[in-house]
Amino acid sequence: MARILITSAIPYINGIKHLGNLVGSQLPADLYARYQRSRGHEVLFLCATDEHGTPAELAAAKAGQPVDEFCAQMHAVQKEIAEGFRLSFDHFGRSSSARNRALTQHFAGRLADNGLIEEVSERQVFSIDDNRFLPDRYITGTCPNCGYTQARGDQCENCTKQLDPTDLIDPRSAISGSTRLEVRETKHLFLRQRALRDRLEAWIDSKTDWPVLTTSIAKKWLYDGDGLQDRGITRDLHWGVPVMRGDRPWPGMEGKVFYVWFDAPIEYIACAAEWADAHGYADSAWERWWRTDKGAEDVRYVQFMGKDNVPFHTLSFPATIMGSGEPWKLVDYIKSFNYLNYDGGQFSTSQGRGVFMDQALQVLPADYWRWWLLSHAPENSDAEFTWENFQASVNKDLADVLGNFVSRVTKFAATKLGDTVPGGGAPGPLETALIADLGARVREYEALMEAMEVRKAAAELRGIWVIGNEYLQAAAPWSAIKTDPARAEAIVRLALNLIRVYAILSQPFIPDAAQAMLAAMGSPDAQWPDHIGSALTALPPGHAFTVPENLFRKITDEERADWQTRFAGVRT
RNA sequence: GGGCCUGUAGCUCAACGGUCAGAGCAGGGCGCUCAUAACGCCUUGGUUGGGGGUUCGAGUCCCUCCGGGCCUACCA
Repeated sequence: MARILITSAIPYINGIKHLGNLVGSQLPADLYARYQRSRGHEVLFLCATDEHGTPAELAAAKAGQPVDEFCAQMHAVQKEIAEGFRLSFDHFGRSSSARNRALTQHFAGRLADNGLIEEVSERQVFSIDDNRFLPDRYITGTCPNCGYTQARGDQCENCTKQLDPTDLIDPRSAISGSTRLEVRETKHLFLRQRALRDRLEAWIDSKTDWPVLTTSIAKKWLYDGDGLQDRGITRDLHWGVPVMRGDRPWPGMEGKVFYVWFDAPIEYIACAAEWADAHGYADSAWERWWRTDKGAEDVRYVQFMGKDNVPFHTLSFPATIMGSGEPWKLVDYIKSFNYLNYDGGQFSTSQGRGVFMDQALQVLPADYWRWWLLSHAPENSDAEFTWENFQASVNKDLADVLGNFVSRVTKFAATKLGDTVPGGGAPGPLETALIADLGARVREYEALMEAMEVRKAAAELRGIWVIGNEYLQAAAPWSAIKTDPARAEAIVRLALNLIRVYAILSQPFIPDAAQAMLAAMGSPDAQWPDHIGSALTALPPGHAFTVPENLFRKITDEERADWQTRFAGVRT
């Protein structure tokens, strides 16, 4: 039995995430976690909300709430939605937790002790009316290059020219519109990533099995221009982890907080501690997942994230861990995803474009979305969600291929042979062939799941469902029952067992339907079918089963058209 | 500007440099009647974005052009 630590990129707190966010990290992470658990491995699957930073402060202000209350409320909302999607986190933590505060300060102290922190004085724009320093992109003005009046302080979106906020003509705060801006001196801490560059490079180079998307982004940052840059890890904000050197004050840094991208990855560790706290476990319980000197040397750590998160997970966070000089677990595998687009454009949280997680669940149960999203995961390139494709895939794959299979088997069995597994007949050549075919396919499915080939695994699973229908067609119990009832009983016995096996195999993708199938088969036992032949005799003659409600309903053309219209515009 | 990814059948996607470029859906034909008008079998359909090159052999490697997307370090 292996021990597998799984983390999903932690969603930002400032709103409900859209389906693109979901499929890029939490959902495939859940797929993997569920699969590894069902294979009998010990899994710790962690996620949390990422709560610090300027956008959180602004979102709270907009909602008219203190930022801590806002975050607490949004955390609860995201937690509930995650449960709605059946995301099986062992713990859903908060980057604002006391555990993360202490760990973040601890890491900063260790880095400083090891000479990897540099204090740098910078000049930044301060908005007098907002009473805050403004990140470059929160300053707008007229582009000196093209005259565009809505240019941001980091880059003009119109002519794409890179800008410095002081380049802007008539600069103003993007938050309040105030023009009372001034440049002020401020001191910040920088993580000396340059000093760790060679170690990071060697480490990245050793990861030859990582997805191209992951390593190419990492190498771009390692080699681009002057190479890896030192990174500021503090900000002049009110909401965040206060800058401390371990448990001691940091002279000159009073009133400042750590940069959200410094504390957010540390939450992966802190979340494990939160998990232990929530269950009343000792520190050793979480340390055996994270400290290689305390039992984590045999842990395999896998991270899931969208491509925009890759630099922080391949460079910044590893630099933090390496630089600490302490035996923390480094990630073993990074599965990264491209973006999911929505009907010809991008999903957009800020513009409210696309389908958001709460809306999705109002329209259809989790399994429908899980199946479509995972079977179309943007692994090799950006993918696109359209309602036509969603309707076609869900109706065909779930309702027709799987749902109808369960329906036709259970209804035939119950109607013709009673409400228990029939005992007559014996397996023949068709059954032998099915078992051989299924066995080979399950082994392939296992290999794809192990490799996190999400789309291919979904296709293989679908193929596994299909052979059930092929078998029924060939065996034709509806004919056999007229001439050779014992033969029909043998067919039905196998088909009912097939439903149970399908439930187990399908559970990572569609957990609710899988549960319904197991319940209908009266089978609390969900042992992975290591041996197909014996797995297909798990339900013995005389075992009671029930006919379940249809597992999946079809999406009608009217519904599709309605949803298309409803989600075409901007979220209100 | 630089970097990376991407372009394959009407649609969504596969194909360690090596049979005739495959699969699902959609389309066409046949079969079945247990089932959610579901299922099964057969089948139409591609000058692999254009052009050049390397190679015994290129969807795959190189050059170039065209199109789409992402990143570019102070949003997270």
